[in-house]
Amino acid sequence: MRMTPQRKLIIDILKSTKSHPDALWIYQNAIKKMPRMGLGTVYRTLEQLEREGEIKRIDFKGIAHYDANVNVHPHLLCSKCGKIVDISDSYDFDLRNFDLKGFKIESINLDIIGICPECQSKKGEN
Amino acid sequence: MRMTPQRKLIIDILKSTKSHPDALWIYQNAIKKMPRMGLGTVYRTLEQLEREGEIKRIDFKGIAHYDANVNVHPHLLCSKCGKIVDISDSYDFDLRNFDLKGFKIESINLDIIGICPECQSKKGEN
DNA sequence: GTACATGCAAAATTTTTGCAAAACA
DNA sequence: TGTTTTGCAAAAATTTTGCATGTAC
Repeated sequence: MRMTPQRKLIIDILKSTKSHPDALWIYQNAIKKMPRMGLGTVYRTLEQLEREGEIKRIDFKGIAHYDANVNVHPHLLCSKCGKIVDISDSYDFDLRNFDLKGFKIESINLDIIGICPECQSKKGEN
Repeated sequence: MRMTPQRKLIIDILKSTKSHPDALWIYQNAIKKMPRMGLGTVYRTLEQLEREGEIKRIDFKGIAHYDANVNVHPHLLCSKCGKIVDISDSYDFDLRNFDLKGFKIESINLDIIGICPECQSKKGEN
């Protein structure tokens, strides 16, 4: 995989945010600097980066979000607004306690799902 | 929410399998017993059951899977074929170690992602 | 009768793909 | 030149929604 300007921009955008963005958000930010970039390029690049272990994918509410921090670390996810927040930068989850049934492990997602403070105060809107 | 025949059937199907099926699989099995059931009903019912805490949703590879076991328990997920396998029926994940940032916790997903033994032996196909 | 749930089809959303043109080695 | 990547548009896949009809209390 070549390091193209498109790929570099996508990595930069992901590394510069802690918001765990989805492909559309990355695309919308990317075209501010490269107006002709296509959404397909964003999807293809994110998929490649994930396969290479450069970034981590978080599936939530039917949308793929991406994280430049590939350490194992737990996330808080809001089931109302879909927001994803880091709890810490790393967490030691000891796989030796488990029977991994022959799986070759690639990554671990620790997702703690709940309602964020903002959505708790907006109760009337539901 | 009323306990309709459709809802009962969907719960029965989900409780009778350990395969963590998606909406389409549940629908295809449901119409064997209720041929006129609509896919929309399956989606609506699964969403309601999840909101009520009766079942658990697992987002993986862009598809929503469902689990009748609502205990916190880790899953093995195959990044090639999408298969989801239980490691154990329950696991004590102690939230007291974390700063939950005001989130009201609803559920926890422990997802261990890797390549299953079957897909490891099918290397040529990629 | 009223309120809620369903079936069906259409629409919306997210993601993938085909292909010609462009960029790079 | 040959290979890889991009942009663009179309298509695919999954999920949601509107609405008329049906069902239950």
